[in-house]
Amino acid sequence: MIVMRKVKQCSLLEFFSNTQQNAHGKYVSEKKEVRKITLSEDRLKKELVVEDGPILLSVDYDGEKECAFAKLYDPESGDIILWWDEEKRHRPYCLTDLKKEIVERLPQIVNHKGFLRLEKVEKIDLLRDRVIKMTKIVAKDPLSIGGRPDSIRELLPEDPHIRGVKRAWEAQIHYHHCFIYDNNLIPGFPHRIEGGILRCAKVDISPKLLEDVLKMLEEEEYKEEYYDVLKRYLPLFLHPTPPIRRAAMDIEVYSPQADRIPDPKKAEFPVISVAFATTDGNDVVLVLKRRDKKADLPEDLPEGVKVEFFDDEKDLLKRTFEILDSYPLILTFNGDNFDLQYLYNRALRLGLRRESIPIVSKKDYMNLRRGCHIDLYRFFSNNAIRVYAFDGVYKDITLDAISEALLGKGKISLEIPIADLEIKDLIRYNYRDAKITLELTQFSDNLVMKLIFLLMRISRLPIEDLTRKGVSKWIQSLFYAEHRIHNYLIPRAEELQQLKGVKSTEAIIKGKKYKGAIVVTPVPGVHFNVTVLDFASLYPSVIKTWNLSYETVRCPHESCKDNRIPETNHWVCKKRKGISSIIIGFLRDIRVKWAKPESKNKELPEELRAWYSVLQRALKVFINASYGVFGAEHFPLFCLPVAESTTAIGRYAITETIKMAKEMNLKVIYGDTDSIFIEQPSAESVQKLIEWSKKELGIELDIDKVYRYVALSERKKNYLGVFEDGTVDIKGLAGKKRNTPLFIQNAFMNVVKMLGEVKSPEDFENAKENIRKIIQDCYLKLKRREFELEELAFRVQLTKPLDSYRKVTPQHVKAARMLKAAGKDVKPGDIISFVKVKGPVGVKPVELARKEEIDVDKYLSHIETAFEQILDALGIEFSEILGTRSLDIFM
DNA sequence: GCGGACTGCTTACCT
DNA sequence: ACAGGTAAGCAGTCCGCG
Repeated sequence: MIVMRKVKQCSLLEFFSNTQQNAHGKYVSEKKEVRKITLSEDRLKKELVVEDGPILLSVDYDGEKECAFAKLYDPESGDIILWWDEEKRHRPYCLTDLKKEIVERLPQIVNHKGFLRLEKVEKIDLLRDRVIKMTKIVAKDPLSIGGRPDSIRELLPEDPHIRGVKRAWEAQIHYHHCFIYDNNLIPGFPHRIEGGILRCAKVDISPKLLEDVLKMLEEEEYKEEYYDVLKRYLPLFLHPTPPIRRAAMDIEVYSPQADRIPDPKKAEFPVISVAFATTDGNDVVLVLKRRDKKADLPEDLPEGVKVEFFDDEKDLLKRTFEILDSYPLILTFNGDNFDLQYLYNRALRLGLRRESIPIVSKKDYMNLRRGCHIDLYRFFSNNAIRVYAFDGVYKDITLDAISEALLGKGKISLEIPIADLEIKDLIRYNYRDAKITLELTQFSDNLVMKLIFLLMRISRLPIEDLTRKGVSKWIQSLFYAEHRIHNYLIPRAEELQQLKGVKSTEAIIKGKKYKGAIVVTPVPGVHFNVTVLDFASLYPSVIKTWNLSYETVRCPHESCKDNRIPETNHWVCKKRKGISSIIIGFLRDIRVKWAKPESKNKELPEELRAWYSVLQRALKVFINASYGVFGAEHFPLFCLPVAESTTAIGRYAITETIKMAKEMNLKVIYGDTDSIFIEQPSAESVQKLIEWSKKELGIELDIDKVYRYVALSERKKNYLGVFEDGTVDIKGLAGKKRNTPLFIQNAFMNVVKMLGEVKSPEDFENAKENIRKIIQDCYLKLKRREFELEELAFRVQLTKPLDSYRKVTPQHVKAARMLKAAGKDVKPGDIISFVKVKGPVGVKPVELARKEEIDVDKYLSHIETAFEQILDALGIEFSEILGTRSLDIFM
């Protein structure tokens, strides 16, 4: 039996009695002697030995050979190795709780054309905390298990306890994933092929190394469990990834209409140019000769880039296919929906035989027969990647915006349509796109490739799935693999719902499922010397400390029912450690206590430090999304009680901490979810609070940042802070929002710059004067129409197809409809730029508007609200800035 | 018929 | 197809007003 850390009320007096007074009367607590352990490169090499071998990139099902097959990358040769499970050692299957003898008498099963055999198996049923006997139904092919109306999973009898649900388990797991889990394969990690069998590479890891990492994690409660996962995961975290040989490809297609992108399904127009940027120095641009264009080369063609001209488009395609087939990995930007689709369909249209095309069209993506294909557009679109791995440095998902943000250089801007470009300009343009696509995977010593490999290892997903699917699928896959390793039965969503479909909190926002976090009402005004404390990954900590998991919250044991979760009617298991509690807690501890500190450890060689930094980011993605998935209905382990217990305990933690802070006479001026802002605290009291949290809540509270001053208005999630070095930290203010016109953004940034220079309350007077000038100047420019149209554009994203806006017609939709009427393609994800104009409609797309039409008054009021947010906080009235007298000047 | 109060929709942000 | 909470702007509706 394990004892869960219980949060108990603790008064200030009680708390202080745990500490001693020193000679000067100051309170000090016993400092734990923390031994600093660093794993030197040398130790890692000696104590963690991974057998050499080709790296597993992906596993799929080969419909023709009727077996699983794998693509591996051989670092020695730089080529792909293909492997088939030719002896069909592994077969598709599902499980049922019916006895084998019963299933044997079900004709629809045993006479099914795909039926192979039955096996008796034992599984651990976590939901009911017992071992159960089940029958494994093995079939010849995946579609016989599921995916058709007459698949075996549909033909099994109905579960007597759940209406409309069949007595089939684990039948919805894709076969290629099943193959990975059952054979303990780890995509992204070395493997070996021995006697026709594909196995994960042998790993030799010294127990001392494991012990030392365990010490670093300072974990007592979960020691045994951590030892088990650490042994399996440490090699995945530490084994280097190979530099993979690859080529990025981009194609250009002729289009008779400048703003219409050719339809890749029809592929009506010729491919006029294909560019390859490669890691092995074979960069080449394939160009179609055209009657009206001179076939000459750009003067500034980078060294080593070859250009090949073709008279016949068919030959150009054949050469393209030859190159595509010669790389283990092809990178594109939007290749799934355009480049590869276009090439594929164009080749068919021109009469090339299907077998001569190295491209395969899968259900929802494009792949290569031999190699693998990563569509970086899809990878960078992944919100978890954008936000957690890249700190949101890019907002728009375009090659231009992403490369601008990550590489510091963008696409070549075009003045004329692609079809009209001179050949040399076409070459330059086309090559640049391929080059930056490649560079997106090369910058910072191949950071993106390393990240992808690490994410593959942790999630156990093939490269194609990993780079195309969202974080919930990654976590799903990780959990499924862990279930299989421990022989746990993977529960069906319906039974989870039946057993755990209870909730006990109401959301504040209409339409949401349960209650979330607390936001403390800010104390408006300028506060000097502010320390921000925050819980280091609060929700994952809560999940770990409180043993939260789908099987432990509302567990089946009577004796656990007194182990209550605050603010809910839920209880949590005292007998068994939860699977998600262990995994999420482990990943969190690895990141917070090891990978992140090591990524900043100056004693380590640069390369190793950089590796920890990538690892730290990869873990961050999993950790940060791990709570959310339990509150997402489409997640197969969806469990409301887990999600709402997590936030409930989170609320409890911050509330208790604020209470404690106030008891200590600390001034709490703001807080959001896991942070509290304290004005002018003493170093001791902060330390005291941090120790209190660790001791009483079992959650680490850290100093997150220290501001010279913070300006708060009465608005939540809206503030401006200035660090000691003058850097300004802006949160939520309109001037920072993507859709705010640049005209306002720029003026806003000027004001912010002024505020960064403020060092003391006295400096404010000066700053105010300057701010006044900036805003007046902004006003004046508008009035005099001294602006570019683009500066005034609101840039709002279209989140769904135009015709599905039925309830209301927002302004950006109005503008988008005008664009469509003018013959431009508009689709979900597009950013619509529009300006406000005089007239009944009030808006126009920036492309169609003229300067004279601008509704200046509308913009004046936008300026007002944008600046009010800052001025409010500084205690300045907007009218004070544009006093009646100054307004007179403009009128 | 018009304007203000109100609700709901949509987007972008914060944690 | 991670979550909920907050702000802002606008669209659309209701209601009162002799």
